[in-house]
Amino acid sequence: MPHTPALNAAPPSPAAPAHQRRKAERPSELLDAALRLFVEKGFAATRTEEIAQQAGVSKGTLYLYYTSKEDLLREVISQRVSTRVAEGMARVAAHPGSATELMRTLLVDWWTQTLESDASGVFKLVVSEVRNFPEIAELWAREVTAPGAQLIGSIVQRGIDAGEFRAVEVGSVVHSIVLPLVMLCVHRHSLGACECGQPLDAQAFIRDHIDLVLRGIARPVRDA
Amino acid sequence: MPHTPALNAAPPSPAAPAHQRRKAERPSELLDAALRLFVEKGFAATRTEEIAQQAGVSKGTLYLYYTSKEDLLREVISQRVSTRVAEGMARVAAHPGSATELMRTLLVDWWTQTLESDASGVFKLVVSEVRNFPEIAELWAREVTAPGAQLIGSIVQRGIDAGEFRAVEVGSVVHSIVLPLVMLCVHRHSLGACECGQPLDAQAFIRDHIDLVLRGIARPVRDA
Amino acid sequence: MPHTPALNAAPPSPAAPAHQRRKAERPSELLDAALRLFVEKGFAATRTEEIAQQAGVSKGTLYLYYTSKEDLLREVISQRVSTRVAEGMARVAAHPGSATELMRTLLVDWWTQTLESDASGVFKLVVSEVRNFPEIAELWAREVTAPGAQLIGSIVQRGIDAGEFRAVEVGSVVHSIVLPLVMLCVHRHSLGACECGQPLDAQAFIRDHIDLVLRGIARPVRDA
Amino acid sequence: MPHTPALNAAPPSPAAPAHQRRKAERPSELLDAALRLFVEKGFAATRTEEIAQQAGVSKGTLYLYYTSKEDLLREVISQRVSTRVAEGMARVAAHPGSATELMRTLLVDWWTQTLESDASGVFKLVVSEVRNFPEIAELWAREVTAPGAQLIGSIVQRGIDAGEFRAVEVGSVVHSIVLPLVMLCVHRHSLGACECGQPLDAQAFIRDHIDLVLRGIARPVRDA
DNA sequence: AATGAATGAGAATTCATTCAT
DNA sequence: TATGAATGAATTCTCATTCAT
Repeated sequence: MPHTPALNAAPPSPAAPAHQRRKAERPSELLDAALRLFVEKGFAATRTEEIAQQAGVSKGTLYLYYTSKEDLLREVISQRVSTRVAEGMARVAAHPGSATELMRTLLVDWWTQTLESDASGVFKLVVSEVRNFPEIAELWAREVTAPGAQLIGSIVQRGIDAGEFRAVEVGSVVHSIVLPLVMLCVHRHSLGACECGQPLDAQAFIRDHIDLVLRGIARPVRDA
Repeated sequence: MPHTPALNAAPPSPAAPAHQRRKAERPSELLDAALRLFVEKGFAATRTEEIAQQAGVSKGTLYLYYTSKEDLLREVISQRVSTRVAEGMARVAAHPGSATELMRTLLVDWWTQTLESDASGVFKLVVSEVRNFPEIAELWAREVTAPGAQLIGSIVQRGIDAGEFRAVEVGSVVHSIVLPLVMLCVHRHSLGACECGQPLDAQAFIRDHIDLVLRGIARPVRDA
Repeated sequence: MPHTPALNAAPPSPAAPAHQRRKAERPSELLDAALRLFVEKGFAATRTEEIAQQAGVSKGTLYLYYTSKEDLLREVISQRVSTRVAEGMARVAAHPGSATELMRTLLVDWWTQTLESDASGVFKLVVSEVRNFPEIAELWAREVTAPGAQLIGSIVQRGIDAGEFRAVEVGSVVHSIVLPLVMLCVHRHSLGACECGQPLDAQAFIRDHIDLVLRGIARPVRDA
Repeated sequence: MPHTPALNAAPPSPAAPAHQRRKAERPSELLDAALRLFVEKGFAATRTEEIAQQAGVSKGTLYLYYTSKEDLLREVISQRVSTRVAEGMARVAAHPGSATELMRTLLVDWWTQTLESDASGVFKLVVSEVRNFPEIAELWAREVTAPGAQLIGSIVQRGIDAGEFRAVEVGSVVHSIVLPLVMLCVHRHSLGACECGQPLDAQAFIRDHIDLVLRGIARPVRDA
């Protein structure tokens, strides 16, 4: 039975022996543990044994599911993000409203949820580790950066076309929108996780930030 | 050997024999090498031998100047940043103009220079490593986050008081200003260092970003 | 499945259901696989899982038949050789001819067959592993070396008594006869299995070798 | 200083610091220990730590001189044999006598010395491990089998040409000469190292064996 | 009997740090 | 001071063996 490490794999039919039920859950449990630890300590400083332990299995078991620590890293990154990106794209496609509205609702929601989910850790992880794993750079560009930029860019363009926004340079605006939000995710898992400094009301910040950008690119209302 | 001598290491008096001058530069050369490697590969994945090698000394020599790899990390972080922060504060203090102008010139300049200097790497380094070294978190909060936020916050407040800006929530605006710029530094040393994805015109982005924020917080001009 | 059923495993009565016949062959299939792999890779470098796999069963099943990997080694060695030795002795006993003739026919045949059978691998295996398993040394001395030397020695002695051979030192001649033939078996499973070097016409070599020895020990014919 | 791991490297001048004197000896000490253990237990069953220990150094030190256990294996094999082969060739080249005499003296001496030296273990090692390391097969064929066969073959041929020997098939005779001697070396480090079985007077056997072969290939004396 | 998931002791290798020179 | 050989704790990964199903 080729164990599909499906993300939200429905647990195997209760008829299946407990043995196998465990087996189906292992990959996901290991991925969870690995993500948590890689994000917290970094790839190199995380011991495989600790991952196994946190997943409730022994050292050896990890290697029944993943061929190496590096393999685990790849999987952690690709699995946790693709779903969120796909979901975001689906939502936008389904949404009828104006660009401004789209950004105020969907974008705010999506990032708020992302920030609060485990996926936010992936941003920190990727930022910290890409240079050691060129393969991850490709994966990330292909699966996240490119579609993400394309998606948000298209919303901005739509707004320009509809006369909601000024004729801004789309690429630059996308960066202005996204970089702080990415940084928010990164921050949450680095300095933000320490108790020093004033805490950051993320929820509010996202809203305010989008608002700020919208004002910044809004077409000035000329007429009375 | 083209290493930039440490910013705050007083160069030995030119009268000193070349041999001693060399020795006096050792710590700084080690710091340069360590920063470069820590930023690129991360703390755990950097070998002390490589640091020594890049600094042109032997493994053992490193321990004559620093008590441990971790010690080196602390020094790398504190040395490179304090100077830049202090410099920024001095400039602002010396500047007479309006808040808007201050931001358009000093802020843009400071970040542009920071981004291009080695100091930008420190952001990535800190982001990646704080959670493993609580001590760094304190250091950073005390020496960088706090004074930096205070500084920019005061500019914004000045703008509000002077009627240049709307009565925005200062803390939030500071984050809106700073997070993307920090992210820019971080990015430069992670995904930005890979060849994938479209490159980012940093120079322009900084200007555009500040501009965007200024528009976002600008007080609407109502009257003719 | 084309494994040669074990030499001395009595085949299950043909009346037995196919299912059970299959089961009865398991041990022998495991032995075949183990021999093949131990000979090729050595004991330590062979994984039990591979043995099981080549025998067409699962890892766990192996332990239903053998208590450990080492147990398997012992069985492999003792099973494959005792039969061949016994057979050789029987043949010699049944043969009426002169010592010279006996060596030219029986000895040549026996070694030719041995070399071509799986049993030849056992020589390499034993040579490689005895020092790690003193138990095997005993087994081998008792079951193979001793009876073998005794057998060939007796033929040589018979030849001396009959005036066919010179009064050579029997023990030494036995070694001269046997060592190259053993080496031939060993060679076949080590360097001979690699494609380098000129191949060796084993068949011819055995004949030539026995011939050489016979000439070496032949009683010089003095008279007309 | 590129440490030449010369075989019989003269110890560095006594002026050299003890530190360095040790360093020059390490490779050879490690090689000795490795050979001894690899021969006794086989490659896979030998622990690197044990090698280091027997060489009087710590585990880590081994890796300062050899990049891996496998590297050590290669070195062990190539270093210990090339010298002996070269020596043998030199001696033969320098010898004036008849083929028969050459074989009775040089061949006997060379093999006697080889058998008694550490080099004899290499035969067992190679026989046991070639199939796992194709690279060794090449090395062996190139450095040992080929020149050795060529050398002995040339002696035999010389004997034939000079009318000392019958017009035998040279290749086959070479095998008849060499295989038992190789087997003797192999035997010495496998079954021969166990206390079971009657011991083998190697010295005498070599002489007798060569003698036997010489008689076997001698040209029958026809005339009165 | 048969399976194969799980285990954990064990082995190779790395690397921060020490210290004799 | 500077060196670099040596160390050994720590880490990744393997594999014989067990055991619930």
